[in-house]
Amino acid sequence: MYINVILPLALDKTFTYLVNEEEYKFIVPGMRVVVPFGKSKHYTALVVEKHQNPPTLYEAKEILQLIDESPIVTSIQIEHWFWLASYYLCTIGEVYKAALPSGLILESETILSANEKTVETTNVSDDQYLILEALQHQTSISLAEIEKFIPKKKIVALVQDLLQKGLLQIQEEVQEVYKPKLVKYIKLSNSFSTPETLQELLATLNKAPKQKEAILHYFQLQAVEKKPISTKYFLEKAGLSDAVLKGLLEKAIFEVYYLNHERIVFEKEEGYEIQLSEAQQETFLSIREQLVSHEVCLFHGVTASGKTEIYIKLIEETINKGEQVLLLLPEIALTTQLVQRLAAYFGNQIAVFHSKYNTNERIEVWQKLLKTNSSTKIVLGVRSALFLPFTNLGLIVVDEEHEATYKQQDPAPRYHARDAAIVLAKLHQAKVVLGSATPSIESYYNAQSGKYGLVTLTKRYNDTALPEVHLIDLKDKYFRKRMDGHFSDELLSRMHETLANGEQILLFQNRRGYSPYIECMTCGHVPQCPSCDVSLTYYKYKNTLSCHYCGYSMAKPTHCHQCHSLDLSTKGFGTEQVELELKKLFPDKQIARMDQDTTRGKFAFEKLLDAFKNQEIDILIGTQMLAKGLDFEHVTLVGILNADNLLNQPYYKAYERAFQMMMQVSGRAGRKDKLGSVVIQTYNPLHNTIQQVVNGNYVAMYEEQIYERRNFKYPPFYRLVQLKLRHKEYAKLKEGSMWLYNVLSQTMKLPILGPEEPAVNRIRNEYIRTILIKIPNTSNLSATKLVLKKVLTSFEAVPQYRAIKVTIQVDY
DNA sequence: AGCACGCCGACT
DNA sequence: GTCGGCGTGCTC
Repeated sequence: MYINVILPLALDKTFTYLVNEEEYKFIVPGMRVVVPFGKSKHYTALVVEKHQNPPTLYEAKEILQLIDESPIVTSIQIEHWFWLASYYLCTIGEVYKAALPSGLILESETILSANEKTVETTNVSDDQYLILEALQHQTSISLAEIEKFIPKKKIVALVQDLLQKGLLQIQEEVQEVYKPKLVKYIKLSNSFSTPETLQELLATLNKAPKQKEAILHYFQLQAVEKKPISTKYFLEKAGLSDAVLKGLLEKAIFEVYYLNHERIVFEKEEGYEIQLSEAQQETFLSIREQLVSHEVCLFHGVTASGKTEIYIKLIEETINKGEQVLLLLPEIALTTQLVQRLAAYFGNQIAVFHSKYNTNERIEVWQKLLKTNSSTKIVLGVRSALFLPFTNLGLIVVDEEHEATYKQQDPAPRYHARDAAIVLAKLHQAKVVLGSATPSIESYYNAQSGKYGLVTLTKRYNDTALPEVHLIDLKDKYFRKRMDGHFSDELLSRMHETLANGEQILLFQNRRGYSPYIECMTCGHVPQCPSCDVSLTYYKYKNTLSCHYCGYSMAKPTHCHQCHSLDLSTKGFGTEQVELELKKLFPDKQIARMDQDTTRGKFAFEKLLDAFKNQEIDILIGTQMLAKGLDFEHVTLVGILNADNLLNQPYYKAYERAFQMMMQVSGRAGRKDKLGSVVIQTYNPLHNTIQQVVNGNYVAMYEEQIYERRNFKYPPFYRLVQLKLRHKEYAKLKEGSMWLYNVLSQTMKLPILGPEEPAVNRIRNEYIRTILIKIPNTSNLSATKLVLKKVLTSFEAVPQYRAIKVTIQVDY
């Protein structure tokens, strides 16, 4: 008797293994087994099929061991994975590896370490004790090493058990473990819990009136809140200084303790009601109606229109039917507010699936969902949450569906979470709501053509007006000398006005560093990265030149390396330069910068956001990070310093992206009762896309872009498949890519572009070429993909070209 | 993907 | 005469 399994390797096939009758009876697809593979390796494989057809071409090996008592993967998931692999042209093994939390796929190389917090070693078997003992002498151990002293067959089960008991930990490549934010709380020391001791205490404090007052305040708060009292909240309410609390802590009257902020938020707030406005209620009803006749409904709601409340109502309705809900977000760390609101409403029915969660936490969510009558009904997560074992999904909400982060770029599977979600929903016969203030062209087209339902909400919540947009013509301003650095007189005067009102400013500049390159004024030489085809970005603060592609960095040269001239000049500008200019212009204001360089540390990002939210920062300057659904109450001015570099990208989605980016940052201005304004500085004030932003006219943008897409054969009329070829020898790559291009165009009879040298044609010493295949909607997609696969196989069969690495991006 | 096998150049 | 470079082919 045989089973077919998926291995966690980039291999396209399933593999057949031999099982005995007893195992055969027990095994259900979706269970994991440990199998030998190749000469010396063993892997955790997933059973997808069982049958009785002996393979003819080879002798099947026996499995080593069964891991699960019951399946940990559902049949719907397996079906979904196979769809992903075939659609996105990757191997089933790659999908399997990406789908399961790494802790569920133990392999020989998995490194284990002891959990330092535990010393308890009583209820473990002798063999398990041996493992723990080994870890007394070394900090970590791999499964392969354990094999040397414990029979192969038993290992995985033993280790799995130890992991479950929390005695072992898996060492992850990504060592950065997500630490939930800890909040400081205070409580009265236990020694004063009785009325008598308390009386006594108050009597002794007669000489310290402030401290006495603090204690009385504490009781008052406790009576009202019935919740832990955070230090910050306490001092704020009591109107007392740190010093008072410090005194009380020193006398051990109060004690400090810390709580994981996530856990508190998860508590349902009693009496937290959601009241939909009239416009919201109407929208909610039409979405519901659209979902009767459509699988997918696009919800186009302007920024700050209160999409969250509508989601909550939709979610509530679904879970009341006993079905599960998946809410996909582009990036959870950025949407804590949303998570908190949902948690306050739904309490512990919610599970969150973070990119920063470690394996153990991921496994926890996975297992929660597998339980038959689990309390978890709603999952909030990033794109990988799509792989969780849902059993009866009723609704998937994809928030900010236009976000590019939904498309996984680098390791395969290179999938788009929105599209994969729609397929998953179909398998569950569930409904999908796509929400965005600036929908992607593809989704809007699908809505226009009737494939999706469409619901539009144009009113902001509380009828707040949309911010007014002011365009600044940089050409004119420079000509008339009305510029101070990179700031026009108008932007500056608005900034002064905003700051005078005690409000905050967001500035947007889509470039990091001080300047994107430096140039010798004598010979025109521009320092380049030695291993990539890019100029080096100048960082004034660190006085270095760095490469944004490979991380190469060198000290800023004092003279030109080509002609020894001392006359070096910086060209262009980035966030660092803007920050320095701001510090000169507003010396008494707090200015901060948010980009990849300032948010590198563990919690730098959260800290910056918190500081800005608490109005400790007056002006925040940043890159596109700012555009992602953050909302701040006190921001009334948003400035885009140079809109042109958003527009001049060599990509067919450049204008769409520029529009979305500018609309999203603009949406940050003015919430609640404050009217916001947006200043856009540009050299092309008449550019269509900019005009569309000024008028907030999404439909105009859509119509212009859809016209272009139709004319130039781009999505949604054609599907794009991009092949990226890489090799360290320029000539070989050129030859190989030409070969591939020729064979493709001969066999496919489709528009094929290339082989093209991308704008950056060398990264980390590898040259790059791309070929773009355009597949019309009318032709058979899967047949075309099969042909493509065949051609690629024959490409690999050419000995000279075998070393050329090919990656495939579907729907690029 | 990972790994063993195998065939040619720089060293004891 | 051996160590080690990476080209080739296979893994149930």
